[in-house]
Amino acid sequence: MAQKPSIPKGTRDFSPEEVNKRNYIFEIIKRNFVKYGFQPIETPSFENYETLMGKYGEEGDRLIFKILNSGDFLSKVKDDTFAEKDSQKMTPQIVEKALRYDLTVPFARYVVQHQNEIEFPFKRYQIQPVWRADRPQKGRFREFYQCDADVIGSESLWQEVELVQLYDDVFTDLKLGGTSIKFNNRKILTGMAEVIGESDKLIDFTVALDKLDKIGKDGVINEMLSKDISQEAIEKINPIFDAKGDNKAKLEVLNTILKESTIGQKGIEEVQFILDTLQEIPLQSATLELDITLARGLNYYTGAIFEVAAPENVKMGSIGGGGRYDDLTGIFGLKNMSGVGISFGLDRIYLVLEELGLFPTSAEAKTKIIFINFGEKEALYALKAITKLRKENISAELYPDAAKMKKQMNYANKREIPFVVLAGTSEIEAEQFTLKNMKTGEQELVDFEGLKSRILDYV
RNA sequence: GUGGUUGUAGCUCAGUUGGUUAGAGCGCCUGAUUGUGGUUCAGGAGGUCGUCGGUUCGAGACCGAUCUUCCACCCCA
Repeated sequence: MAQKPSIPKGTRDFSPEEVNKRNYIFEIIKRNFVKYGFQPIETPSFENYETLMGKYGEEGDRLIFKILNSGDFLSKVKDDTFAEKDSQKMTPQIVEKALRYDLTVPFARYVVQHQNEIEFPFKRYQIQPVWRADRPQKGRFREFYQCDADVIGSESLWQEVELVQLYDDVFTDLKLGGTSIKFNNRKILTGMAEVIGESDKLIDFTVALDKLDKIGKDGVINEMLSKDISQEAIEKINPIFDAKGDNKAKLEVLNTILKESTIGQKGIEEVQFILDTLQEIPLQSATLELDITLARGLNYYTGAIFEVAAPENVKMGSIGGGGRYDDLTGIFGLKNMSGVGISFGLDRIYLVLEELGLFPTSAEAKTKIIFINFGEKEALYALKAITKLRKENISAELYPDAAKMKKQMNYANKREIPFVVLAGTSEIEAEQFTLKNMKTGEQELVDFEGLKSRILDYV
């Protein structure tokens, strides 16, 4: 090899084994999406630059992969822009497409564009890769899959309840116990900012608050101070730093702090509703935890916010997230469309399942039987049997070349194919097959029905 | 975007203060065994030491740049 080929930073190739395991997760998620009445859509991998920019905050804009225009794009740049050598200023003049950053904004665009064909409330699911120009690290890639389910066109809180159930159903099916669905409400955070008189610094406030369990109370206070949030303001919400215990205890703290805030009270009501309902219909394997410091960066959320934490013994960022956004389609010109949705981070779920050894062996769909190729006549005899086996939905193969026996056996062994058929002149004459069980090494002479039943018994 | 870290055979890794022809295990290929794999034995192939440049009589080793790996920050699935 002159030069070893490679793939871009933060991207991966997937081996057959890995794809099988990924499909296992995809299928469980998809099955549950369908079970809850969501319908699939797909959108292009790249959107117009303008569609994506400004929807994810400043940080998000930086992480969007931009696609350079085709042709002699530099000649179209204005001379003064060119002379300035300012990449940010030049970008809009040389870029008009970008890879999608998530599935929610493309979905909003889709809804606006197809509003006349859509029956609202519209429940859609979407499983596609997204791209971020981030620096890779544990559980973080530049290309990864999101599995989203959103409902748009209804303000009903029953949707929030159902989405929590959906999370629980998926993690239960994956046998992934111990996940924690953390939730909060943006109205509560807005209320807090309002009560302390720092409404204009809502984003800075929530971003700092979100780090409580990571950098501690002092760390959060320092960050807030550095963002010009006053000492008195921080004092006022001091109780939330120490709010511990169950959901009920936390709600009490909130009730005290947000007494004066209409929006804050609304948030508490919403949280209360979700908690009360799920008290009546308990979850199976996940726990629902009110986390009053949970903020999430995306600034389009307006109501409920969700984030799913992997089981405690696994070091991994969130494996899912979501929330309510009252005005996502507003930026594309469709007002009064409230939506709520959740997302599963497939690649992180994969890492968690791998670490905990939770992939079933059946996640590896394999060939069950392979026929040794002894030559033209024998191969035809074999292929006739294989054709019939495949009609029975049994994965069967013919070794394509009349290679040495040793080589063919070796191939079967390496591929972990459980049965090998040897059918030469004598078997053909007797309309039989020599079936070898690769695990035990035993061989027996059987007819076609015998072949079929041995394999079906094995599975 | 900031800081650190990694790169030697297909894989996992040795390689002494800079000194002949860069090693091991596993894997791979061939044969023992032309209708029997996984075990055993014998033999064999495979490396511009990530890349480019510099220091030196001499660089896998030292220096610089760059790419890549992993990790932390920022942010996030």
